[in-house]
Amino acid sequence: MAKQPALPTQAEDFSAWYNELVYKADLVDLGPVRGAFVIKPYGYALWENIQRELDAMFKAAGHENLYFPMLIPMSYFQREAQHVEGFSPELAVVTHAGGAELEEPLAIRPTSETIIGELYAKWVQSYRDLPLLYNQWCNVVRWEMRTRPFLRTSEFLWQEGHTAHATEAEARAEVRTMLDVYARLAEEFAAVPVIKGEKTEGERFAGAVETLTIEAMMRDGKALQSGTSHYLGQNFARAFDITFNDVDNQQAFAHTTSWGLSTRMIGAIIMSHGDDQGLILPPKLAPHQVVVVPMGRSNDEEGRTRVRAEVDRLVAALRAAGVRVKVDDRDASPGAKFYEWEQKGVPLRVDLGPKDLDAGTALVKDRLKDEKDTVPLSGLVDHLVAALPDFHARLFERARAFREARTVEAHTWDELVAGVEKGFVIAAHCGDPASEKAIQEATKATVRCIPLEGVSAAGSVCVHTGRPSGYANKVVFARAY
RNA sequence: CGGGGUGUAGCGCAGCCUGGUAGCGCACUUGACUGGGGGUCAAGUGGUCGCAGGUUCAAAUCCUGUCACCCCGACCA
Repeated sequence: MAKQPALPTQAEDFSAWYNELVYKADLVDLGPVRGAFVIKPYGYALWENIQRELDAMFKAAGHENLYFPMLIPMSYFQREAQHVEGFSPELAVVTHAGGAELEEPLAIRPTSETIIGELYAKWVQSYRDLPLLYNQWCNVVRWEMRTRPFLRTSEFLWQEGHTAHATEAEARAEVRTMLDVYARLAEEFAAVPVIKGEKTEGERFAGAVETLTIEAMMRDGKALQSGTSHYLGQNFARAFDITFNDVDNQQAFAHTTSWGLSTRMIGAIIMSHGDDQGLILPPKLAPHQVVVVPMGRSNDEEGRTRVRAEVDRLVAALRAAGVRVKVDDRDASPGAKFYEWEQKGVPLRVDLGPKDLDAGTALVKDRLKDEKDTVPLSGLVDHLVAALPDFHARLFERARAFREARTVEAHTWDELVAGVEKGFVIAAHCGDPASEKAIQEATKATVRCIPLEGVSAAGSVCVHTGRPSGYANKVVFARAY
């Protein structure tokens, strides 16, 4: 096998690096329809692992899964003014079915607030029916102008949680709780450090009163919104008549929330950790945590047999220890396998051949290190089991340090302009949407969020208008995906 | 929706200007040698040149139309 053309480097063209890597690492393939990508097994396995971890956290927080239909009567979108304005441009609509034109066109869900609102109205009569704490795993379709694998696709997979509560305080608490769940998934599983914050008015979800977000920094310094949690107030309750009798037999509108995390998280993982050699996957979500490459010459049947026996023992022990391990026993050259698994971002690789057996050791290659470690066979399983959480910690710290190094606090306009070229800028802002827009036009950067735990803006003036800060904390400016 | 580009083997491309047997690299198949960082040699498989018209003795190539996709912007998880 000859050398493949190298991946473009991140430094020369980050975008090309990403676009080529998702194909080379076998995560996706192009579908026949624009912007609709096939998620291949290696990419889908990542999603399955994300699903498994998130789903467990949802359930631990008291939620149940259910499923709503994908087709939504068009008229439902008209009921909430902000919502229809936000979503109608990107709706895909079914106008024909069963060989005839439909009386009312059906939208393919871009998100399910409307159809769920309609049904929640039916399910809620009394305060005793609340809260409703439901989630669904599904696909949605948004006809975006421009698409990129995982980051923005015509159809994507996600989960959408929809809850209804008797009080505002309870609903707002739910929104925070679920944001924390997303932050945990990002940091403790994906090793992606995130900033938790609130969206400004202009960046809010269509129809929401408050939108909370987790924002991560990609390796080109740009921000990626990786999960959102919305307090919808009583907007959708009013639009869909979700009312109930409270303890005092007074009729009241419910307070609803919605929160979603999509396959975009896979893009966040790729762009937070990947390097010029390819992917680097976080061990807790990686389809294969350890790949074993057996060595041995084809004419050395005895050596191969010994290696195979040792590999079988190793794999059994690792599986018993809960490690996801794959043996690459394909008939290909070892070098080709090394490059492939490195590009696919497998955290740890074990090379094992007759020479190693004679020495009683194995070679362990760590995706974050340049050199291989020689590890005694007797302690190999323990070494690998311990190396995985350590790998996670180093990966997270690497991403955190990268973000810190590219985050500056700006006190002047010039500092803001210079800062967003490299990464995040912390600065005070007056909160005027017109100023936000002007900043975007001048710098291509937007307010990513007002951090929940951030730098106090008390006494600070807006970096753009010089007016007093409109928020308690300084905001995060960045260019975004 | 604006700007740019591309449709030729599974992938990446050349050929088109100047019409005349459809080519190269990788991948794939078979065999031998090889095997600790993208192996070598040899022999092979695979194409209605995006689609529809037109010009011509003859079209991947020229003309007209059309469709699709990709990339860069504005909009969005």
